[in-house]
Amino acid sequence: MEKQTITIYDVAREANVSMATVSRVVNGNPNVKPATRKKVLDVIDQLDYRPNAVARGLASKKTTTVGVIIPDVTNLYFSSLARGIDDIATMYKYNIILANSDQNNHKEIQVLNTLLSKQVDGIIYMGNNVTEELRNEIVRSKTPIVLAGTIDSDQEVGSVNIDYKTASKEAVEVLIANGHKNIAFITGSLKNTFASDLRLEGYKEALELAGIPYNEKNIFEIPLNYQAGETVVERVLAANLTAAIVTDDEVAIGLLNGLSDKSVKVPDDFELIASNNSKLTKMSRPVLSTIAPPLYDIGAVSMRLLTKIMNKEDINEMSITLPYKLELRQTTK
Amino acid sequence: MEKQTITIYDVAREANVSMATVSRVVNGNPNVKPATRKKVLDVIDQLDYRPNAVARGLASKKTTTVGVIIPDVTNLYFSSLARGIDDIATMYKYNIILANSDQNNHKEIQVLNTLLSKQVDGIIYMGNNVTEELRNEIVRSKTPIVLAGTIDSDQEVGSVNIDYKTASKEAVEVLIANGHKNIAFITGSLKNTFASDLRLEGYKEALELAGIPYNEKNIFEIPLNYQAGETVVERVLAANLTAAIVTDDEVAIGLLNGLSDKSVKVPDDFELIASNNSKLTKMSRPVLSTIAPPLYDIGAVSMRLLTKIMNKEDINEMSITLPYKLELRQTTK
DNA sequence: ATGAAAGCGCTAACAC
DNA sequence: GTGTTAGCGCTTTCAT
Repeated sequence: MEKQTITIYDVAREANVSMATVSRVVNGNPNVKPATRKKVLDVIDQLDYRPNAVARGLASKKTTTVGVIIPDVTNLYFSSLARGIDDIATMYKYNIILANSDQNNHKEIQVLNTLLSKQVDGIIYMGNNVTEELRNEIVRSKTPIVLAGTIDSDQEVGSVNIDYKTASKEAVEVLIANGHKNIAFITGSLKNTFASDLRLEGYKEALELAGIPYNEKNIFEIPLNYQAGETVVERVLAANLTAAIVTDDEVAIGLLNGLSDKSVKVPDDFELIASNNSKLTKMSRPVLSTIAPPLYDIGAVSMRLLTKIMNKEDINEMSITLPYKLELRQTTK
Repeated sequence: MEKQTITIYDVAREANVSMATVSRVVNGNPNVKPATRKKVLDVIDQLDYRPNAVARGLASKKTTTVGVIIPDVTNLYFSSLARGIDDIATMYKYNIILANSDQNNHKEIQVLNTLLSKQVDGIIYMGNNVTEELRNEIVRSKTPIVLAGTIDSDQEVGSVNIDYKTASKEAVEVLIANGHKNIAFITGSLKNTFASDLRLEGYKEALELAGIPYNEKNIFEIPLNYQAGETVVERVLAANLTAAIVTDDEVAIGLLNGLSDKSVKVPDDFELIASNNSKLTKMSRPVLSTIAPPLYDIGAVSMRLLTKIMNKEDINEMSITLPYKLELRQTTK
């Protein structure tokens, strides 16, 4: 015996109405007499009818699902955004197709294409940078998109961020105010890392304002993982640096632990500031000082913005900048 | 000008073949003459045709998407599984609809229903326990499901786990061997926490084998988050306990940090073992000893199992038990 | 307030 | 090897 799917047609027959009427009650269309509505609802209940979203999607050209491109779910920065995205999506009756991209341009294109073929109503992209090719594909598809925690020069597409440059500048200023002149800037590859150029600008600006010469040797481009943070310690120490601003939380914890392994006292002998305020930053000893972007909100606001675009609502500003905080905890004096 | 979607029909017309032929080449059906295949492929390229997966789903009754119910993407234990799931899903050309459930039974049912209405080909469930209601819904839907890192009494449904009981027992035995008699068992609510009963059994068994009387006061049911771990320290210390096995990594780090805040030396004065080996466990000082389930693999194998079920392949064993390790690092002697 | 009918873009017999 | 045709389950005019 095969699974016998019951359709809107079955409901219509049992309730002695037309498919159209059933469709109306299922979709909450007010143009139905309360009595018939009840009758239909009863039959739906009795038959245990469940609307087929695929058929609906084909007929209406709306799937109520959005695609989410994420570098890696396992990265707390991105998963925090993803949580905000999903919550708001759920609130607006959307589902999320999540796809890991590993920041790999090829995978991104591929993922984008399968999302488009699945007829997602919109896309939220998280990643470091939108390549030319990706942008073209997106534009051509005419599918609404918003970049969550991702900077793009194109002001036409939606995006939600904080002011990375100023945040970075302020963080460095704290370090300078605490007496440091030799401050490391630790990031992933400057070419491919999310907002690293803006952050670097902020770093430079702070130095300049303080009259401290910029030294390229103080910039460390390393892989963005915990291990790399632990490892870079030696180079940082060898360069006689006494403070650091770190663009990634895992790296920051790695650095912190590496420092303590070498008996360097934080914050007495070395100060550092992380950049994302993922929950990791609260799990170290000493507790990490950090720039604190509203992670969940960046995701939530992104999704909200996307719903507006999908609804063709008027939008004042496509590039939203959310406020951040500077959480000075125990890795700064 | 509206977005003019290009359909299989357009391609057929331009290539002077029938829709069926286009469908064949799109689906890699071998019954097409190479020459016509090329012709069709050229037209597809030229027209930039993209198959509509929704239409295909309606016609074929397969959506090549699976639903993934996750308590919280932001939890590294689950997101690690999710990563394994997505990778294998991608490998088998499936996409993932991810939905956060917050372990909330009501949300779970709701999520399950929307997944079913979206006609997912299968479901992967992560969570603490499958409630009666949830199980009924699942069974009724006849949609293939597998439980990833989730125990269920029902041996009919697919599931992938490690032997939590034995793992727990072995971990406790290590603690006992190191001279401890007063060992805390720290978990979430015993009623609702994933495998906590099995783990507790293992704990009891180890004590019994060592002739150590079981004391209910040594069981701590606390919320599963970092903060709760930090907080429980006081109670643990007050109870004169000298070691702990902790079912959650965040809690374990919290405990460890709380201990160090009270100047309790780990592992000299206190030993502890975490249970999940999420990447958190490597980020503490001292580095956490832990039971090490193959997180990624649990996800990957779950998805692989699901593909088999969806394909109606023969399956020897629905309940898969994967091997684990015991990683004794720095929080044990 | 309700119904009839066309069609969304594709797959899957079946025929040739 | 290729074409014809009938749906898949629903939404959406357009009538009434």
